Amino acid sequence: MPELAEVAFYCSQWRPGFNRTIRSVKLNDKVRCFRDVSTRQLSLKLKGNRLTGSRTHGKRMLFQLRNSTWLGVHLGMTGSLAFRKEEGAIETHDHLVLGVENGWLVFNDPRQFGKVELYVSKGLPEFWENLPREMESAPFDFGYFESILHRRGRSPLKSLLLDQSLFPGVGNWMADEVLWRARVRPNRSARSLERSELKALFRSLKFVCRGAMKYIATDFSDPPKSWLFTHRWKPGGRCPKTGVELERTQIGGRTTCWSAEWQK
DNA sequence: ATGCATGTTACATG
DNA sequence: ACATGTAACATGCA
Repeated sequence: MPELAEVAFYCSQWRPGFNRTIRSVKLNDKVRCFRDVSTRQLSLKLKGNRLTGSRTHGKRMLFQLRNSTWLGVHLGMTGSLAFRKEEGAIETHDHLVLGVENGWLVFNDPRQFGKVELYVSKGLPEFWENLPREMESAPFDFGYFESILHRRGRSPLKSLLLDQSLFPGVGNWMADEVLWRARVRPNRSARSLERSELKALFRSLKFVCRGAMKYIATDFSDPPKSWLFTHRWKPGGRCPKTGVELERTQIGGRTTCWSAEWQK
């Protein structure tokens, strides 16, 4: 489920536990989410420590703790973070549970495609400084966007938008939403775009990012009915612009939803 | 039972 | 070397 804005939402869910001592660390080390970390070292570094801050970049999350400790979290397809107040509120697939004095900070992930990582460094871990430009940032301007599409001109736009090294945070629904709003078909190649379509795509990308953050990142509410978002998975779902039934195709191995009359 | 799912990556193929 | 496609990961749901 989690893309740019969902990740930002889940990241904020651990805030009630900030600046509280982590009294207990419970984790299920059988689970694939810990494939790139030593669970022993993870427990050692977290227990008695405190979360002091957090940030996101695309679909990545990074939590800062005292003593040069950083906790990386990726939610994969079905991961989520929650703060649980009630005692004994532990649920199935709660793979990491941090006990603080006012509740439990939980990482839950049924399909286990998500990942927990540990970094030890005085400042931000080095990899974090070298992440690609964020779509919401000023350096991600039209010139930069154009250069990406030029470099990967042969690739279908849908696949291109899903590339995390270029569009960090875009997932399946956001890619479809961006293309739909720009009125461009998802199977078009980057090099086939007219200049006006290129502009429309860029504007649409910025719009969808901003809107997603506004609606979803704050309280997980759905975007308005005027978006493709609420219609795309419904059987027989209709295009909010034309009222015509939406199309489904596989592109780059992912189910893609689009509107035939609307997107050229 | 079958097929599919808002993600990533290793491997295969051209 | 490069670009794109596919299978695999593990579980739940229709």
